[in-house]
Amino acid sequence: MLAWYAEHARDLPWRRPGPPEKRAWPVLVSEVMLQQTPVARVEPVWRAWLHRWPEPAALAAEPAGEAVRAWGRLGYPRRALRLHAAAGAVVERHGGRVPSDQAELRALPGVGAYTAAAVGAFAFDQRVAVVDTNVRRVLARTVQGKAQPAPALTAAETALAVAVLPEAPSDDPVLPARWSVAVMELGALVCTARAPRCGACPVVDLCAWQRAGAPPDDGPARRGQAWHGTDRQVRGRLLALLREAPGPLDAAALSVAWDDDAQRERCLASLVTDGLVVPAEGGWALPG
DNA sequence: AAGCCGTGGCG
DNA sequence: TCGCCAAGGCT
Repeated sequence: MLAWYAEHARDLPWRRPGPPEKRAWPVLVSEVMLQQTPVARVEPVWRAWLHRWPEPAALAAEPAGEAVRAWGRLGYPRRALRLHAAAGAVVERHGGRVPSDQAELRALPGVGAYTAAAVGAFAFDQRVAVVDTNVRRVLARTVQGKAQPAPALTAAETALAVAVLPEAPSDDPVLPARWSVAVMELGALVCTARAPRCGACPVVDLCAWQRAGAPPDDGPARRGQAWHGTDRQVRGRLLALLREAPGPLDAAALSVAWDDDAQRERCLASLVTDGLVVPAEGGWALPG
């Protein structure tokens, strides 16, 4: 696995070498952006963010609306709000430095079990189990012999990820962190959800799923998320208008986002509740 | 603890 | 075409 990673790892900008205290902020930003969003879409936005806000204090000094606008079309814009709030917390509680402690990371807005582990491993080289959808899929196949992991993360999966996490040899303390990123990368590039490239897999010979003849998923059918006509679609349209506008938009300007008045107004109210939109002189705007 | 929360590319 | 899926978190 490690040899495969050494040869095939993508050259992603947030992976560039450097001291942990320099990597932590870029890694944190990348990890939040990568929550449910593909690498290709994240990369240009990440570059713009890091250029504009090279450290947490720079972001914290600006209004949350700037973070939302710079988020662009990455989706789930509450992440932008949380990242802005996390920057503020880093400044207030940690002197402007992203903490390395797992509990302190978890206490930051938008940082859950995965992201805290990812920052710990990828920025601070910690030996922590990083369990994302890629890792879950790789372990489900190679160890559990299943086509797909369970719909939701289970305690057993976390325990399995901990169990397979290698110990650090005395001459290579970073090996466990490298293992974590290697498993993720394998899931992203080879052991993919749709059409896994098992012919290119370095561990195909010991993969339980392959040995079992690659049986199809036997779990319950996954519930696809509805989209058309949902509040998410309406909220997305409203926020897209506000992102592009230089200033506040009035009710008439926002009405083009959606025909159904009641649903549109409900969604606008929910955006206000979330803090993504604020009432402003002459209508509504991103939080200034 | 299910359900909600964006967006766009791909098979 | 259209459902699936992409480095989850929060309530």
